[in-house]
Amino acid sequence: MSDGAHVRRERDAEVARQAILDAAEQVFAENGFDGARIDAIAAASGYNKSLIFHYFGDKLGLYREIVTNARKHFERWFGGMLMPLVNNDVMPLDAGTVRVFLETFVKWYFNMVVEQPRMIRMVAWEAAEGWHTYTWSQRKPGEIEMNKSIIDFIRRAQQAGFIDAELDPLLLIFNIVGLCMFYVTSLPLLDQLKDITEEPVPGLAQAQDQIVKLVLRSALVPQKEADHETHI
Amino acid sequence: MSDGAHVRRERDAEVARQAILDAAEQVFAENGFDGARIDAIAAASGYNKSLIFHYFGDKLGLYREIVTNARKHFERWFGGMLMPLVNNDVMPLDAGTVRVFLETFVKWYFNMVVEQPRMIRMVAWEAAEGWHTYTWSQRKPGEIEMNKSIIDFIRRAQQAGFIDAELDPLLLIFNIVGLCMFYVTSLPLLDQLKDITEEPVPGLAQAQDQIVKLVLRSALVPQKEADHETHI
DNA sequence: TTGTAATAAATAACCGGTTAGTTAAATAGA
DNA sequence: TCTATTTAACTAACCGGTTATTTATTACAA
Repeated sequence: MSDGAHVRRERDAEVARQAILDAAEQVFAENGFDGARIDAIAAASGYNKSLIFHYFGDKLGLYREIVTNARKHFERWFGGMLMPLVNNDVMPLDAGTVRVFLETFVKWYFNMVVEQPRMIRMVAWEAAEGWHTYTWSQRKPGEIEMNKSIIDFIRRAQQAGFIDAELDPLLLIFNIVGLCMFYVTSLPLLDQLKDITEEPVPGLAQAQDQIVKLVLRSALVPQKEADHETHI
Repeated sequence: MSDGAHVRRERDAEVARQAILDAAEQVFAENGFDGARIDAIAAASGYNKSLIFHYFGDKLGLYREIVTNARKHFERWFGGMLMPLVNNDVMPLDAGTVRVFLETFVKWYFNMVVEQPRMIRMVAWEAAEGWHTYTWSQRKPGEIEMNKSIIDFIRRAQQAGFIDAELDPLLLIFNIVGLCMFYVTSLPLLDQLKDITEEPVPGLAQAQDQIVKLVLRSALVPQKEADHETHI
């Protein structure tokens, strides 16, 4: 941060830890695990390099703590926003519920991805690196099983005839995740292509809308009831 | 390759260049631009390190040559396989042609992505690195404008009422690319998730099929003619 | 309240190993 | 011999992690 004279500051381990974590998230997001420089993290945090090792052991320890925190945050978010839609196992499903869930889930995921660019960039690095340091899947018992809940919901909707039974639930989620992630990570590329289209590059709202259409139209089975159009 | 005694070999600059390019593609694909080690490339190629600098100037020069070659190869491939479907500007479109084109394009792209894992990994690295060294878009006049041809085709199909006019053509291509790329780059992740589904992970064929469904169902406007079903 | 021991927070300087790139010499074919 | 090809040896800069040390806070006895 400031490389000038010595900065007076209160001594507070928690504040220091948090500053380091924040700076590290930024540097990791920009440079990936291998590309991130501890010196850069130290400089960005405003604390000394070896304090990082004191608090987090080594580079990987620091990285894992960031990923773990993000995962907790992510699951809490999911639990508050989407779990209620999924969790009503006792209630029978109807076409409207399924449609609302899918639409909400896609929009929620898209927004999350857009609003958490740092985390998404870290995931992009993970994908490139072959998920070497990926620790998200190290689940502990008792945690909300987001993927499992969603898959169960999709399966129920398939059995009830509201979602195409031929689709693989995991693949459906995967495709949604892929669409959202790819859009965000490839925005610079999309921008470079505007001289080809000779038209303005579509914005966030249009991209979200188009992904929602993609998912709903492909997943939902058109209902015969009168108050539903076949073309969504 | 062999670190033992000196290897007798004919002197041939072109052979050496090609061996270096091939080795470099592999190392770049596995480690990204920054992560790739020149020494590793030299070792894998069987030639000396400084020969690389002699032929390609610097690391970036080597990288750019690989990307440029891949791009040429890619466009040639596209020109032979899909251009004929797109290039019949004088012919009026019909629903069948549009459907076949979309399906062929998605399947072709998916297969290409699956069969070119090295190149796709390099693109994944580019995405993570924020497309810093991305040179694909540096097009020269006279080259086949793949993206432009496809976009024009989609626009015509929209005007003719076969593809949803509300969709942005560039975004549609982008989504197809994203679906295929994400599937391949995230296969390890998909594999990790199989303990959640407690079912076998869907294979390539099923994934391709599901992506085709996603695209066709969302893009194609259901035709009123008798011999077409509304649900694809 | 004060002096002091114990502890926690923070840092500067350093180290072994690595890496992109350079220099200059050796070698083989024309 | 002359020139393009190929190489070994070298270097300056960098990087993750360690060590030794300093500075601030706390605990508590007198």
